[in-house]
Amino acid sequence: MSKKCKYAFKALAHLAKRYPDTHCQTAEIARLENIPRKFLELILLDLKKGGFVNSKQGAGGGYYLVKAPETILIGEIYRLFDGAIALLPCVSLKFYEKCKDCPDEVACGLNRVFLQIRDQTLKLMLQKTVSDIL
Amino acid sequence: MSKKCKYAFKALAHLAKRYPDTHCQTAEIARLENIPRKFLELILLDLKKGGFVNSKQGAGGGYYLVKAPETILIGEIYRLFDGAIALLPCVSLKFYEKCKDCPDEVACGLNRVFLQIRDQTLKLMLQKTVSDIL
DNA sequence: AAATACCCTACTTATTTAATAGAATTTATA
DNA sequence: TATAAATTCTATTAAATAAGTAGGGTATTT
Repeated sequence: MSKKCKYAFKALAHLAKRYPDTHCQTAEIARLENIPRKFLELILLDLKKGGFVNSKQGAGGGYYLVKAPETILIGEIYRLFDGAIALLPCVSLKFYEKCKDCPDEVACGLNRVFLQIRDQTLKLMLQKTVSDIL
Repeated sequence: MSKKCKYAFKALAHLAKRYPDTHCQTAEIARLENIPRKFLELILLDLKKGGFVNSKQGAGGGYYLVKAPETILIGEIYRLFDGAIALLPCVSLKFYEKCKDCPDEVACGLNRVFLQIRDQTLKLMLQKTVSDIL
């Protein structure tokens, strides 16, 4: 997992602790979670575009969760930042791509095995939520 | 998974079909499995260093499996080429690293969740073998 | 001796990652 | 209404990794 994605999880967990009452500023999250501030800004912006958080500009502004922590799935966030959950493009649900070197996907043994692994991982990732990382 | 790792699996599967009788040349594997030949050479060399295949030099030489296909674990090969199976260094068994931004690993919620995911994936990866991808 | 095939080191090119920089915009409040 | 605080946006950069390519060296067979 990329640092960006990990930082996103930490930021979400931070906001979840305040949910639904208060909002938090980038600088506060950056300091308490040990995340480079300007890098965190980009991440929070992505989370906003993804519809997970919202923000208030200006003095006393900040970020806050849009949805309850237990409704934000780990898998959704992972996909937003790191793309496919599957280890091979040809077994990916949301980022599917055909392998150029593989003539027949149905007969491909790699496909079969890594589909099982994806199924397993996906199930857990769509079952766990931000509230599980608090 | 990197292309290198995927090619390694395909090469092993190719060799497994011939096991234990004959050996295969790089050029043959490259052609039939659609892998760039010079790239495959490096991969087979890594597999040799890893103790999974052996080779015979000179005219009529080639590569062959050292171990039976059903004893070569998917996870071992994955680790050889792509390193950690875990999604976070702090939950990795063989490639463990402490997170610099995390003060207390035991209390870390991310650690907890991604340890579960690793356990699951690891179990399957050490259970499946090259014979499962034939 | 020649051809074949593995062995080894180095190089290249493109992409991604992990930031950093700086200015623009919005809002609260003194 | 000016100022400070905070998000928003665009661009740049340095380092690492991925995916190959190149070319010669070494061993073996015929």
